[in-house]
Amino acid sequence: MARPASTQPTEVELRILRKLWESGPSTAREVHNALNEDKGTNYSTTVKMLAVMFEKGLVERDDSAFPMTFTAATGQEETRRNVMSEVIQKLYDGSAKSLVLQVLSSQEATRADLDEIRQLIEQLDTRKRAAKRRGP
Amino acid sequence: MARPASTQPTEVELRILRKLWESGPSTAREVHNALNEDKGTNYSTTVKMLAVMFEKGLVERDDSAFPMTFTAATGQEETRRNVMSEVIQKLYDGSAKSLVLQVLSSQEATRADLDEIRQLIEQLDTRKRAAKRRGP
DNA sequence: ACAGAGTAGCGAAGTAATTCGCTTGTGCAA
DNA sequence: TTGCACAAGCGAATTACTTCGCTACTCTGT
Repeated sequence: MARPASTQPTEVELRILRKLWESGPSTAREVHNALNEDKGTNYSTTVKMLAVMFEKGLVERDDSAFPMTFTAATGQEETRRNVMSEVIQKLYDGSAKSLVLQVLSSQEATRADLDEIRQLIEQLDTRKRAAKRRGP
Repeated sequence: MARPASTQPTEVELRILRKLWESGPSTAREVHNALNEDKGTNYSTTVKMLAVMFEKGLVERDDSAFPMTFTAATGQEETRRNVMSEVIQKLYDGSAKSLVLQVLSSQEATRADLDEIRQLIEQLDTRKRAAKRRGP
């Protein structure tokens, strides 16, 4: 009778990861300061969080340095892919297309944004066409 | 010393909502059967979940019927928008564009999918152009 | 070498989410 | 109308997540 551990980083974990992605190796204090701009948590809390995340394998630790420094164990790209792939399953029945269509129509996007996206689509499309010609 | 309640539907809640979106008003038994194809939870659990969700306002209840039926309180569209807007904030620094670009390049999309997306972009683009002409 | 300031670790508390056993209620069929 | 099968509700147990108080440790400057 319980709750299964989440497969994705939690709320606070994600905030910490963001700081680490942005700044690279950081001390607990640095992470804490970054967090504390939003929330008003205690330094102990940050340290504990980092410890927990270390046990989970979410961050790496260099304790040869003093104060020791932490790094994200998985890159931002990979984490984004993981999270998105779960969201797509859970919320869009596995259809990335549905998600993209919905986000595009409900979120603000500038002309420039749309252009960029259009360009990417061209690229993907061309690549697909080429693949098709090479082999069925 | 605590954890704030999540603003978004949780794992199990989402599964239940999906069933309700798909089938409309359903009895606890129906919801349970749908859930049980994936997980092997007890009927009591489903009933409890529905009760909790009812208190949270996530589902509505018609108890004039017997057995009583449940409906999702918020539509699928709205829920998707909410969740996505949070994901975009937490994971993509508020940039819907980044998200779309990433999903398009990392998830499978068929030519047809890309076409559909391209069309939507044309539409949005045209609309924006028109708006611009009407007034700065 | 010592004091002061900041670092690291531990254990416990408190809330949320998920699960179920057990009790009570309801409707139908014999 | 009595009993059976299923519906609904309650409270408690269990795990995950987040938070912190307190203790012990490490540097640095005097």
